Amino acid sequence: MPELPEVETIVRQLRTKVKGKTIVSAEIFDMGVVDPNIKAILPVKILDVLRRGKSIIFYLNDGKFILTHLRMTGHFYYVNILPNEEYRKFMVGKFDFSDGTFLTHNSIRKFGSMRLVDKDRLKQELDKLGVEPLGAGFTLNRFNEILGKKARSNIKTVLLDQSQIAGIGNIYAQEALYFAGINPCRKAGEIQFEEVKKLHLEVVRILTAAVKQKGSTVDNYSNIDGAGNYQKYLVVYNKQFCPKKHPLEKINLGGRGTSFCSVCQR
DNA sequence: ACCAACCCCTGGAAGC
DNA sequence: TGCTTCCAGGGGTTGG
Repeated sequence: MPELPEVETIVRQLRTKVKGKTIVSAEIFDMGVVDPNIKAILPVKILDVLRRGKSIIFYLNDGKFILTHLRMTGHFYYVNILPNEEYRKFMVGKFDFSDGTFLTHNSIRKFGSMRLVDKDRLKQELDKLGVEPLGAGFTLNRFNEILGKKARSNIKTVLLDQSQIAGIGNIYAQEALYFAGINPCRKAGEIQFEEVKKLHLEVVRILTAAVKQKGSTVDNYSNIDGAGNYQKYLVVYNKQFCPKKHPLEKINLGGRGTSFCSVCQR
C-alpha cells in the first residue's frame, strides 16, 4: 500500500516519464475510480506532477488538476503496449499520449480515485491535510503540539491521522513506534518529551531512508519502474519476531492491524 | 467537537 | 477437495 515513500517514488518517476506530455485520448473502465470529466478536457498537457501527503497531483495546462489517490492497491504503469489479460483485468483508466505511449491506472480493490478539480477545490482538499513529515514544517515543537492536541488518542492513531501529519501509513507508523520504543496503545498525551523527541527523529529517519530505497514492496505494491527495497529493513510490519527475537503482539488499533513488541516498546 | 465503527472492494488465506 | 468466511487497509461517512 503506497505511503509517503512509495508515493514520492511514483511521483518522481511520473515526472520523468509524463511531464510535458499531452494526453490526447483516454479510456475509463471504472467511473467510480476515474472521473469521466477528464475525457471532456482532452487534449491536455501535463505541466508537472507533485505529491502532497499520499496524494498525487497532475498539473494540467488548462488550469485544472487531476487529484489522485492510489489507496492500497492502485498502480500506475507507463508503457507502449498492453502486456496481458491479467494486466487489463484491473485497469481502471488508460491515458494515451501524443507520442503513442500511455499511462494506465490499475487497481485490484478499486479504492483509489482520480478526480478532475479546479484550483479552489484543489486548495480546499489539500488544506485538509496536515504537515508534511519530511518538510521544514515538521519540527519537534510542531509534533509535540500535535500530540498535545490529540492527547487522548493512542499514539499510533495520531501518526496515521492525515489531517495532522500527511503521509504516514500503517507500515511506517508501526516501524517508527518500534524504533522509538513506544507501545502503540499509549495515549499521545502521556508520551514523555524525551520519547517524543525519539519518535520525531525515527519518523523522519525511516521515511527518509524509505524514500531513498524507493519505498517498500509488500503484497502488491510496485512503483512504475519495479519494486522498492525498503521491505528489507522492516522489523515489525507483518513479522512474527522483533529484531531482538521477542515474539510480537498483533492487535487491532483504530481498525488497523498493529504489530508491536511488548518488551521493546513501553 | 470528537472519536469509534462501518463501508467501499477483491484476492488470498484459513476454516469446515 | 471445494465451498464459505474472514481479513487486509485509507479515508469518507455515519452514529454515538
